Amino acid sequence: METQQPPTDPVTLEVTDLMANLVGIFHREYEEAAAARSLTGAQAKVLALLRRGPMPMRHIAQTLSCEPSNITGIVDRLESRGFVTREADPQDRRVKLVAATGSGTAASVELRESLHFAREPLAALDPEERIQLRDLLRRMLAGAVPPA
Amino acid sequence: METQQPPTDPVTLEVTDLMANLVGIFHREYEEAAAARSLTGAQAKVLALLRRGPMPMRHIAQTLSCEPSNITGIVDRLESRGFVTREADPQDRRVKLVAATGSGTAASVELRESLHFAREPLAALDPEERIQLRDLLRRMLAGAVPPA
DNA sequence: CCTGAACATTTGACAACCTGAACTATTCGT
DNA sequence: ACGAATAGTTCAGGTTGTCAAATGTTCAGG
Repeated sequence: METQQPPTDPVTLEVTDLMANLVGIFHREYEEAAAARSLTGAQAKVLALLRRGPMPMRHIAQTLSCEPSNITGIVDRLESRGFVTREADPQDRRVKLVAATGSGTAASVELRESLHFAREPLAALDPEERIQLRDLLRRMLAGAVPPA
Repeated sequence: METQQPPTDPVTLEVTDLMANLVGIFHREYEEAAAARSLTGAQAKVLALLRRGPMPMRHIAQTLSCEPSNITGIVDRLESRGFVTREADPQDRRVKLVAATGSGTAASVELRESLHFAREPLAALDPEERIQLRDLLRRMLAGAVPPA
């Protein structure tokens, strides 16, 4: 479970700390932006996933790394507000395809655009540096799980 | 080249998306690393804050951007496991100073070091790029709320 | 000194999130 | 057609989070 690791490289360690702070800030902004539309963070995440199209519950759970039983409740609440619909997949009637409604996608798109996470921390960088950052992030994420 | 900030600078937008993914990955790892020590994410965050020294409840709440009443429960659980102690501040007996115990700081430091968030995404960068990334993140966070 | 406003923390009620186990319905291999 | 596997739900239980109402403490003005 624990692979040996070269004695913690100080730069890596500092980057990890910086990331932790950034994650905190980003998280807070996301939660606030969601709350401003009377959505919770979890609901906003599901809605964001559905912007790409309908999706089985199980796939949502896998993408968000949580138990399927958890998704049931979240989708329940989104459904009761008319943000998503549940439909049985004609191909396999066990699976239920969750699809965002018009107002659902609208809310999600709106939220995404209001996320000027950038504005505060990112504004400190000039355009050239921003491109540098983009390239570094791209490379870091190249091997990771694709965004869904 | 006036750096007018149009609502949707493509580079900024992409960086925001990349950050969102990175935040997701980091968050998952953090939660897992905490769970491996039977801590929740929130508990781990409080413990991490206390590595810098004792701190009033209110300060913890402000730093984590949540209600003070929320901290009460989290500290309760940490206290019942011997990870922190609550002591009245001699200067002002209204405030309670929360301090990490030996095992508390030990757990937090251990958790931090096990966070080789590095391993997956960061391993894709060579040392020089890692320094570049560190500098960019430093500059982004310079204006933001300092960690403690 | 006394009183009331301000403050730090706690308590209680409530909602959402999350997990794990047990259940239902459907599919699929043999 | 039977049994194993799969998708989703339900239920019980714990943690996080909010808000409003307490409690205890400090501090400024009269």
